[in-house]
Amino acid sequence: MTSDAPADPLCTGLPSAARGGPVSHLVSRVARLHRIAAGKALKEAGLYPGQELLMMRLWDSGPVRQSELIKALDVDPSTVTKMLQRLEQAGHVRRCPDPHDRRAVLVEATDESCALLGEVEGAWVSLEEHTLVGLSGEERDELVRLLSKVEENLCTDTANCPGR
Amino acid sequence: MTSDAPADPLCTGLPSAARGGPVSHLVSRVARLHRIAAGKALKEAGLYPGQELLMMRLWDSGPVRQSELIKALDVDPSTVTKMLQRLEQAGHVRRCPDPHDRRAVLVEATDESCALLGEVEGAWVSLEEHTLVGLSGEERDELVRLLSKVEENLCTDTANCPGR
DNA sequence: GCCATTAAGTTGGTCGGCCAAGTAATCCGA
DNA sequence: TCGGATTACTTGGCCGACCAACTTAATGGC
Repeated sequence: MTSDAPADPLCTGLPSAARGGPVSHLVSRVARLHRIAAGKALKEAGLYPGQELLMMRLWDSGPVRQSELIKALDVDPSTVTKMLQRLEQAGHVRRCPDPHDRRAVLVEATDESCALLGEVEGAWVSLEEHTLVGLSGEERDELVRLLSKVEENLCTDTANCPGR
Repeated sequence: MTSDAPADPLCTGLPSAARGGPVSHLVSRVARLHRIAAGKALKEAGLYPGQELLMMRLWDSGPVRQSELIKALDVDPSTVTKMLQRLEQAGHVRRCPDPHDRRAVLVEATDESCALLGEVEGAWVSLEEHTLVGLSGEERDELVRLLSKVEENLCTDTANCPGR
């Protein structure tokens, strides 16, 4: 406290206008922290958070059309395009035109990338564990249940969900 | 996997390498959907998701140093710099040098921006409600409790949390 | 008083992610 | 058969968010 009282600093809790949305606030915050943690866990695999999910799909499926990937990840097509460009340049992914449909592109994980599978899997396990430290089995189940409900709610927004 | 069979498309569930991290998967997904919903809710206020939290702090506190804002939002300084540049250009924010410390910058919400307060507050309330449709009061409390625990876990990562 | 430290912001670059708009190929109905 | 949907991507632009490196200003020990 100095001379002329420099105005109360920002209170450490929620901003008052956010009082009406404590869960929203938590979701943003948790998501950001989680992403940072994911980034650290994936760093040594040479992947950025987000890319691992794309690679996982690829590892599961083998060569697949880009449109399938887009549907599975449920993200914007342009996002996938750009991610793939980077992943290709990094040597994690190979792309070639689909002979049966000249519009389409077939995507495939490279052999080298497959070596990362175990590493990434491990990163996810430890990320998950780190996220859930101190939560009992029931609590974890409950969290999954509640988040799934929330997911469903957010899906039925103004119609922008995958298959549903 | 048969030779020429069109290959099973990506299964609709979790990628197998992500089985070890169901919560992580849900967190990413929920966060993204939530952000999209927030974007829609904030659109007519002329704000992008993320900016509203900064503005809320500003509306709460009055003129404040940028460093306080950084601490309160717990976000990278450069992120705040860029957000403020955009918010300033949009007329939501005013910045001036701190007379007491020539390194520092004082930030303040403009009068026009204050007109948005109610709108943003409402957007948050309806976003929250939309997020939590179908959850009972107890479930909501439980979700907050569990997410708070997760938040704390993710904070104690490799030391990168606000005050704690 | 002076110089090394630390604090406060900024710049530049990278990523995921969105949207809007555009191109190219396939499909489908008249 | 032919021309209007529809599908499949791509490009460009913008935003939040991170990190690394840099400048400028205040501080603290000697």
